[in-house]
Amino acid sequence: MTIQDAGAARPAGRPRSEKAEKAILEATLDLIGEGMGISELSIEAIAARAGVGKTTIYRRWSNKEDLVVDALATLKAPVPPLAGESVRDDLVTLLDQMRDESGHVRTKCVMNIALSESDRYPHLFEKFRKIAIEPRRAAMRQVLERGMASGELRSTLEIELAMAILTGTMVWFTKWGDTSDRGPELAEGIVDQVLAGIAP
Amino acid sequence: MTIQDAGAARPAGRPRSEKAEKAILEATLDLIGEGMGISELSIEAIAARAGVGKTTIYRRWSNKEDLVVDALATLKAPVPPLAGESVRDDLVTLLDQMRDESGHVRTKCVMNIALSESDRYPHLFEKFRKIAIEPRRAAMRQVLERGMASGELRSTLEIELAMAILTGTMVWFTKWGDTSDRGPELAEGIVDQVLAGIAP
DNA sequence: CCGATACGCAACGGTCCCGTTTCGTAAGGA
DNA sequence: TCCTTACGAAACGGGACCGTTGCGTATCGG
Repeated sequence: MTIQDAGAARPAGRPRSEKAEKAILEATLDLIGEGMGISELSIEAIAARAGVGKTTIYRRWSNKEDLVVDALATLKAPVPPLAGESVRDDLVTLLDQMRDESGHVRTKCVMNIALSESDRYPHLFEKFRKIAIEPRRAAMRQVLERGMASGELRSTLEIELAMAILTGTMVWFTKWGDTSDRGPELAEGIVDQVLAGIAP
Repeated sequence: MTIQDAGAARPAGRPRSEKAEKAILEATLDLIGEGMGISELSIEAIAARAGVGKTTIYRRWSNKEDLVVDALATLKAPVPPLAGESVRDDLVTLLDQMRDESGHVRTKCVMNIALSESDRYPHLFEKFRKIAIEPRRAAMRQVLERGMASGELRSTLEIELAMAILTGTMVWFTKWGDTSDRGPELAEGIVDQVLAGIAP
């Protein structure tokens, strides 16, 4: 206090390694992406994968859940740019992005957590929903509302239901669908079918 | 061989306790239904829950996966009786059964396995798909085909896609949907929306 | 240079579960 | 009765992680 107290307010001693921190979060996401459940995730395994001592992890996070939360927080939800001309095309873009990402390791993190551990780690899931789910939901909701205003969609549409149909269907396909029909035309097929309905 | 070899061909010694076997399978399903993942499931915990010695389990199953397979095999997929008059009503019946079951413990077994461990235990998942998924799929497929023949549905309908839409949407709702709209009318809402399409 | 803190590493005692073995007892057939 | 197998319970040595501690070294501010 006598000398200076500039914004940084750096504590004495060697500063924590940002590289180590990054490696830890990276390793955590990698292990989750490889199909490891949260409960099987061990600090020792993370430390080994990150090339880091266990101490370095415990110094930063007091428990596993906090670490996983921070790791998930580094995941962005890259909502694709939407042309904004046709509601149908924008929906296809949104769904196709889901399909496209379903092959990525990081997306598997997301899916594994969301699908399996949502009720066992509610706090974690809540955090995760905010950063990964809500942005996409908001984008889709906006498109649907635009469609209702423009007349491209029924004005009486229940938005929540429509979102569940579109999202649920794509998730179902990426998880259990035949791998052969995973092309970009899958999103088109879903959207067109949902738009038109299956009744004649 | 010298004496008799009747159908039973009972081996010498005390016969295995059917009660113990049942208790083991029951305990296994209970633990899974309580949210325990396959990998966290321990033989010791199963034995304790079933009130049985570990020996009794190891005598019957050489590994955990075999035990879980047998446990899942005891789960029926009770396809509800379908009125068979209206395709729309039959689809509602099928979906509503999914919603109704989603609260049961045994159904949570099913969901937990299917959602989280499908790629980590493919052999197990395959067995499980046969006994729990396929019967429902077959029933729904039959209804859809009937609808296409009767003209209640488009004759050009892609059946796989339609099934994914209906099933995926209901699964999505049971897992993440607002609990307030979980009434029996949810199935009606989904089916009607999918039938009519969301476009005007 | 000095004090403080972080680093990677190795080791600790403790807990949980593994799969096996041993025990005394129970329940069938010959 | 005798033989065989199954039973529940307890104990075994072994392995994986836990969260903590101590070590020698590295990196900051003063």
